[in-house]
Amino acid sequence: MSEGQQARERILAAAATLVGEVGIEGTSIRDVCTRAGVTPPTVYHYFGDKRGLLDAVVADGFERYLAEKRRRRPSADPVEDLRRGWHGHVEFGLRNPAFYGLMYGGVRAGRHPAALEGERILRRIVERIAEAGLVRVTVDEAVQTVHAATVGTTILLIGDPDAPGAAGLSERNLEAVLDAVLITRPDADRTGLPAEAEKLVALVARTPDAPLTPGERGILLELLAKLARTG
Amino acid sequence: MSEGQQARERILAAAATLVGEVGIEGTSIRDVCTRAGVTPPTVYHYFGDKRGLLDAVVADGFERYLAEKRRRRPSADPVEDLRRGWHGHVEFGLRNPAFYGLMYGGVRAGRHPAALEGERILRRIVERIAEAGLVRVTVDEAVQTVHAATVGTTILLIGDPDAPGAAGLSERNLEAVLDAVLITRPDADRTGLPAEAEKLVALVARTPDAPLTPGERGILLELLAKLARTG
DNA sequence: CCGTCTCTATATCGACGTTAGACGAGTTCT
DNA sequence: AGAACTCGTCTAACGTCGATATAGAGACGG
Repeated sequence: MSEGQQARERILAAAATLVGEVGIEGTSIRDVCTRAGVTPPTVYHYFGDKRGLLDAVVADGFERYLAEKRRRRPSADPVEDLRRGWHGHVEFGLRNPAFYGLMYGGVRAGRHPAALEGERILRRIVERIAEAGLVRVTVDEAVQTVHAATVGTTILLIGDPDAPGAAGLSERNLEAVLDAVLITRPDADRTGLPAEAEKLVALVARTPDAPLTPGERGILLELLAKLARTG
Repeated sequence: MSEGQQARERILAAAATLVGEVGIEGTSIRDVCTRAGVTPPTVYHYFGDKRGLLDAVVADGFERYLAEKRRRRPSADPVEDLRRGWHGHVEFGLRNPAFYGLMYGGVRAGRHPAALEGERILRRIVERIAEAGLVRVTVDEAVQTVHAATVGTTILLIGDPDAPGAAGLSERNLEAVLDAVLITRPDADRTGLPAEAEKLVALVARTPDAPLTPGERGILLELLAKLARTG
């Protein structure tokens, strides 16, 4: 067994190198075997399949990237975490286009495990933002919108990194999607919190067809009144 | 020559059928030949390469879709054209996932010709919107943002069409991106109850020292979020 | 009627993914 | 201790793939 796992990891490393160098299409099991110093049946013993090998390679690469990323603990500002996550995702795709194609470009049914793990991390961040009351839509909706924008941006950048205007594409799309999904603008409003609360009391009181139950409406009015009384 | 083009088109049709049935990976030139009633050298004569054949298949399918779409002349409202284009793009991807993977999923350098043609059409629409003065950013920026969002949405939907909340994902992302890129609201009608609630969310979220208990604060944010979501 | 060009077929090559079967080295059972 | 078993690996091979060298069939202008 002392040599056992070494073979598996040599195969994994060789496959990762080859995929990075010549892409998925150019990577053959035989080449991997030559590099790793093993023969085909060994590969099939560990990974069962060519797809199994490639999946393992992607999972390994993505996990390595995540580990590096997880060393930074979540900051106090979850929106900043979201920005960092976006940039990390895009940069990972640009640095490992072949891996990224395996994760998102394939026509397989369902998503790649590594992609699911990425989405789980994104959801955790969005949930923290939602707890602060700064999400304009459902958590699910926000996650999917952000995820779609991230993937689309990355794929377009991979396909044509030198397109005119590609320089700031990632930043612009990030801010656009944050604007669409989060409540980010402080609106630089001069009116203080109490005045705003008072205004909203008037509005709620005037529109009884609001999407609240009578009980919710009552609580809301009480809380707003308390806020308005602050100043 | 009377039979000449027929062979080419039989090959194209056979390849398209096979790609649709068993995907790219499962499509072999030999199977295509059997279906089309020709032998391999004929395929190589017309398409030079397997990639050439697949490219031609995608271009053909995409062109067929565009032709159907072009029958509708541009309407008076270019924003409506943009919406229609978005939905057409997403539906094309969902109906032809294998084709779509070829267009966007590949790791090839540069983008697929069909994808470029699609971007050209998108640009024409955005330019018309810009002439009406309704674009908030550069035409280039708008095109790239919309394109990225479209591709990302389509890829995510292809990968998991039955995800929770996938139903309205396309619509939501479309509106979000329109909001981010176009001037759709005169900003005057943003004075309603939802806008006010949203403003208050931002204020409350920014001042944690409000005279509320943490529980009250949580309920308030939830209710305000519900109100803000009305619009 | 011949030369040329376009299109298609026969036959074949090397490489690929995959698998059957066997061999040696540890490990466990008796 | 010896037998039986498992695990990791190898040799060898099968069938299929993408691609090609070569040549034959048919149309067409001279």
